[in-house]
Amino acid sequence: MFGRKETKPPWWYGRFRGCGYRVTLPRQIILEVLSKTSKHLSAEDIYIAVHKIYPNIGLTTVYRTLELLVQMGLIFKFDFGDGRARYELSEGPKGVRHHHHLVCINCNRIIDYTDFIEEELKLLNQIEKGLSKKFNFKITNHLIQFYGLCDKCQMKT
Amino acid sequence: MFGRKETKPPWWYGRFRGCGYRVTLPRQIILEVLSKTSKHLSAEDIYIAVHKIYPNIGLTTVYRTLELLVQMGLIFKFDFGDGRARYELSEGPKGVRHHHHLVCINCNRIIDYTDFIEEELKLLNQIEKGLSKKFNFKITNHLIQFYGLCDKCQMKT
DNA sequence: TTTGATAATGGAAATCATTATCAATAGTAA
DNA sequence: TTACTATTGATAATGATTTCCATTATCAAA
Repeated sequence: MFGRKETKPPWWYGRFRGCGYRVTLPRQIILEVLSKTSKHLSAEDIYIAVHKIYPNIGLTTVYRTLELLVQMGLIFKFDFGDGRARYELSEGPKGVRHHHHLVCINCNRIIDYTDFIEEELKLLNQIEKGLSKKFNFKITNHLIQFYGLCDKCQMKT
Repeated sequence: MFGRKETKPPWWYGRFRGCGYRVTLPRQIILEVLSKTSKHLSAEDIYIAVHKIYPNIGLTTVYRTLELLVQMGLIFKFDFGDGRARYELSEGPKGVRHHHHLVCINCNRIIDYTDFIEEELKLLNQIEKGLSKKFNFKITNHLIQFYGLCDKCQMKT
């Protein structure tokens, strides 16, 4: 009745119903996979992981579902420059796992960091307020990434 | 001898030679196109623009050159979420045209802003210093983008 | 100025992530 | 259970970017 292996509705149940979307097995499992990892999964990674639980899943559905989840604000879509999009469960600015990224331009390793998040947020809020007013632009999200060389790649050169 | 229509070497001449790269017509013209616009051109946009000046250009060369210029730090590559990369002449943090972007998630309009750049940079420098030390990560660049709805798209919904 | 080594180019074909199509299936309200 | 229709999944299509490779152009050295 409710979700997988649960007797009470999972947290995102209402989000779906509220938007008029159906709660389907593929959607549940994709969310399940995303919520059990801290990695930066690509659509194909997710497809493979979901496939182990529910072998009938189609890659198309993965893409469709991810798009839906992004649009609902449940997940974030990132581009780290390696030609494929990456997805992460979105954790509001106050969430425990809220973080930003360091991207190695050589080996494409991604490092999550949670330091300075406080300071960043303070400045970002201030900037968002200013920009919203000046450009009459309704900001819903922001992206901060640092690019450079990770420790391993610094040695190689 | 030096560049196009010039008698003295253009500013980027030394950058090429210093890296052991040859100064070729396609490279000159691609840089010329990029330095004469403030738009956010895609590889194809650039191909078309260059094609008007130098019809023999190949799309392959455009891609190759852009990659080279990114790697040399002369231009930046952006992903605004519409499935194609965009390129801009890089203007160091102190450059006159240094700016960040507002990206409309509905119509994909890009707005450049130069406000708050000072404050952002102060914070970014501080964060970069901290992160570099903590993760032994050599930061060479950063990306800040705000996503949301532009004025026109706010009305439509 | 000419030459030669080789870096750079350009056209065509290949790659590969992502989307569109459409008949079959499954969630939901009744 | 039924009926309605959102959702799915297999396949084909798309489209940006890369790869290949024979040809051409740059530039240091003669």
